[in-house]
Amino acid sequence: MTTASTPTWPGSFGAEPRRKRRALSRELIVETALKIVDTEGLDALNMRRVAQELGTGAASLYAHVANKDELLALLLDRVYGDLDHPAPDAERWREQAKDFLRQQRDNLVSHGDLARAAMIQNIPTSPGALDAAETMLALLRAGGLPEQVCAYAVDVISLYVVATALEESSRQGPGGVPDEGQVEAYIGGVRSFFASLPPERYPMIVAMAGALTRNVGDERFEFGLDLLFDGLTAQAGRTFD
Amino acid sequence: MTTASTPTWPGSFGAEPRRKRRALSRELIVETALKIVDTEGLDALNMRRVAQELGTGAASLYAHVANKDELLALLLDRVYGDLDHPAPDAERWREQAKDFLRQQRDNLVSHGDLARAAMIQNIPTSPGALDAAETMLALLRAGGLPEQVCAYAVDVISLYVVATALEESSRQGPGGVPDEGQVEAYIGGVRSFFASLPPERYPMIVAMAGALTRNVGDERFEFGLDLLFDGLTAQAGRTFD
DNA sequence: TAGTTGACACGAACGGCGTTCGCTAGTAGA
DNA sequence: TCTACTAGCGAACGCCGTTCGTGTCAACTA
Repeated sequence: MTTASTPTWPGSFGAEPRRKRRALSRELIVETALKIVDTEGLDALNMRRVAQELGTGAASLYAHVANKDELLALLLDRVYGDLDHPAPDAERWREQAKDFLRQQRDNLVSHGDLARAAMIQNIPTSPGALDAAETMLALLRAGGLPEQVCAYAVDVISLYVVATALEESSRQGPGGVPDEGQVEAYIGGVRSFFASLPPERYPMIVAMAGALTRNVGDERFEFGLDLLFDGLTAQAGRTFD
Repeated sequence: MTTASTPTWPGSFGAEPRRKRRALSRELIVETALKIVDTEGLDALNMRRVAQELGTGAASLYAHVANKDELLALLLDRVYGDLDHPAPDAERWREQAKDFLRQQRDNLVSHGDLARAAMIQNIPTSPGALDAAETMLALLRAGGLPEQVCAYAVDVISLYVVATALEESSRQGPGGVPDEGQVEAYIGGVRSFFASLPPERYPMIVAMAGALTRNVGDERFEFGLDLLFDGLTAQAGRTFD
C-alpha cells in the first residue's frame, strides 16, 4: 500500500531558494542556544529547536557539539566567562568576594533558568567555572583563612549562589523580563498557601507565613551571604587533622 | 497491505496464566518507584519501568497518579515522612537541629540520587517537607533567634542539606551499595584533574588540589553545618526594616 | 442465581525527545 | 575540468510521558 503524500518537486520553485550553506560553528550554536534559554527557558532548549533557529536540521549540530550535555556545559562556560575577576586585596577581600558572588548570581539570573543546568553539573571542570573558583579561593586566602577552610567554604558558597539563582529564576517565569506583578503574584500565592495550613499541625509556618515569603529586593540573598561570611570568621582558627 | 505478525492465540496455553488483577494503589506505586530509584537511580525511573515491575502497563498508573511529577513529589514526601522529629529544647536546640539535618541528609543519600528531584522542587508543599520545615523553625525559634532570621535561615539550611546529599549521591554510583573503592577512585580522579591544571592560570586550585578533594567521612558536611550555625549566632541580634 | 453496571485496568498509539546513519552537495586542490 | 574530501542534512530509531477507547472483573440488584 502506497500512502498518498503531498506532491513535491525536487527542484526549486523560487520560494525557499535552498539556503546558502551557513558557516555553522560551536560559537554560533552556543550563542543561539543561549538566546533560546534567555527568551523561552531551559525546557524549551532542544537540539531541533536550536537547529531550526539556524535554518538547518538537528543532525548538523552534532558535527560541532558532542551531545546536549556538552552543549549545556558550553552554555554554562560561556556565562561564567562573562565575569569580572577582582585582584585580591587583603584589606577588603570580604566585600570583593561578596561583589564577585553578586555578579555570579546576576549573571545566572539574567539567563533564565540556566542555573538549573549548573545545579545538576556537580563539579566545575570548565575553564570559566574554574576561573571563578580560582578567584574565590584567592580571595578567601587573602583573608588569611586556613587552606582547608577555604577549600570547604568555596564549595558551600558557590552552591549557595547557584541555588539562590535557581530559586530566583523559578520565581520569574521562563520569559525574558521579570515582570514585577507576576513575581509578586507568585510570592503572594505561596504566602496564602502557608497561611491556610492547619495551625495545629504547622503553628510555626502559619505564624511566620509573612516572614517566610518576604522578598524585599535582594535582602534574602544578602542575608545568606552575611550568614556564610560571618560563619567563616568564626571558623578562621579551625585546624584539621 | 497486511503486515505478517507473529502468530498468537487469544486463549492461554498455560504459560502466563493471565495475571490476577492486582490491587494497584498509590502506595504500591510509590513503593515500587522508590525501589527502582534505590537500586538503579533516578534516571532509570520511568512510568513504563514502574508498570513493568507491577506486571501491568504504564497507562494503569495514571488512574492513581496524575503524572510523573506528582509521582516524584510523592516519592519525596514518602522519604521526608521517615524523619524523627525532636521536641525543641532551648538548652540544646543547636545539637538537636544538627542531628535533625544529619538525619535528613542520611535519608536522602540512602535513596540514590533522589536528592536531584528534591533540588528541582523549589518550594516544599508536601506534608512531609512541611513537617520538616516546621520542626526546623521550632528549633531555631527555641534558640531565641529573630523571626525573620529563622525564616531566611531555614531556607539556606535545607538548601545546603539537599545540595550536599546530591553531591554525595553523585559520588556514589547509581547502584545500591556505596562501594568504598569506587568513591575513592572518583575523588582521586578529580584530584589528579585539579593537580594537572596549568599552574600559571590556576595557582590556587593546583596548590590546593588535596584540600579541595579531601573527603574524610562527614567532615565536609559537618564543616558546612558549623559554618551555617556559627553564622547564625552572629546574626542573632539582626533586625529588619 | 442471573443480569447489570460502573470503576478499574490496559494495549496501542501519539507526539516529542536525543541521537545516528548514510546520502548529498558544495569546495578545494590537481 | 575532474576528483576527493568534508560538512550538511533528511529520515529514521528507540525511548520517553501521556491519552484514548476498549475490555474486564466484581459487587450490587432483582
